[in-house]
Amino acid sequence: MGPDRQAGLRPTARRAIVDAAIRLWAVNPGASLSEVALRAGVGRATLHRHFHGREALLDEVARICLEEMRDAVGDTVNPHAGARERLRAMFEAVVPLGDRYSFLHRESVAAEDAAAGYRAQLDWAAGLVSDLKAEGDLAPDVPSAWVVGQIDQLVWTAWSQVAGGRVAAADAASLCVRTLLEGLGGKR
Amino acid sequence: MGPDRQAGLRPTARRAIVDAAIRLWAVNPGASLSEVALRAGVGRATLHRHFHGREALLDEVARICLEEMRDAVGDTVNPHAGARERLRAMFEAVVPLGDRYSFLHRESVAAEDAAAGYRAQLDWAAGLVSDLKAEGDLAPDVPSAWVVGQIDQLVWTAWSQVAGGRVAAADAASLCVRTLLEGLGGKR
DNA sequence: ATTGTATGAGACAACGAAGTCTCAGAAGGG
DNA sequence: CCCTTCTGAGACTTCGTTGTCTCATACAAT
Repeated sequence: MGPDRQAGLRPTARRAIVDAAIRLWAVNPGASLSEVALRAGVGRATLHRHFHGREALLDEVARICLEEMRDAVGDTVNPHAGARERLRAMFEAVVPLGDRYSFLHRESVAAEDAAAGYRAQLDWAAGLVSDLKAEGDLAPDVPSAWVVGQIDQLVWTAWSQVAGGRVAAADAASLCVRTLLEGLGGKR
Repeated sequence: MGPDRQAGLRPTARRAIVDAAIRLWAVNPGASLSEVALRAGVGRATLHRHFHGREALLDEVARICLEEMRDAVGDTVNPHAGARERLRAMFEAVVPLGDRYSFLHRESVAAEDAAAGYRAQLDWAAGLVSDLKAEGDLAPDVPSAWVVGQIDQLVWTAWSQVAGGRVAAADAASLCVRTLLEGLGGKR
């Protein structure tokens, strides 16, 4: 479906390349295509057969990341649940995909469909924030942009803390919700 | 002072280069040395006269950023004040230096003195967190690493929100403290 | 077994960035 | 005013990455 999809090329190599790029670029955004190919266990020429250039790979990676995040959220979040529970479920779904996430933050993606997907994600978050306010879970005087920014950063922070072994994966989502809504203050 | 300091070279050009690098690399970490020189209003050769290479400039920039942040904190934070007030003053001092901050987050700096300065900053934050817990401003069951991570991210988030005009500069520090300690929940 | 076809490895050219050098000119101190 | 020294501009080399191409090989399907 991607713009670079060529009938006949084995899909396994393509997936391996994308996965390697995600993991590699999440840590080192400047990593070369040689490194990506090496990490993917694939020849450098094969990478160029599947993707016409760095930017094409970047766009495809962004597209896949957005798709995975959308699917993860769709599978985990019950749209009929309360806003607070939806928030928690969203963290649950998205935190393990932190590498996908960090990536989308840094790169400005040129491809139009990827940009549209990104806007859709932001809209979803904005809607959740508005529901949280409506249900009294969120103070109405806080700028919504600030809340959305906090949610964004919480995902990334949580992922790196979990990846660094400083926080248990099972605790991450609740810790995110607590941090966002109740804060970390002493008087509970 | 800096390892590249050469007696006789005009210091104004050196400063201009460092400032340009900070502002440029805060937005685009991959910007070339030509772009840095251009932004600094300085010839490309002059840049190489002052710094032996990209890494040398990077180290110097990191050194200066740490120094400026240390000074800003030292000027603004009253060490005898309560932990909560110190936290607020720290945000007040550091948020305007968000570009310095973002920089230190991304780059792994090779220079030893810069790395030591970075560790010192983290230690200072860790001490503040421990004081916050001791004074009952912070829940003792929250992992300290999580709190430090949140403080880190808050500075960066606040700076970008202020820079983007979505939050007033005067509100940023209080918003940070409130977000961290009380959270953004509805029941205050 | 045979016939596509994708793949890996290597050679190759193109390109941009990094780094060095030279020289004429501007800036600053005496 | 003069002399020293730094600066800017450009030419040049070096280097890593990117992108293309070829060919022998491995693999899958029939």
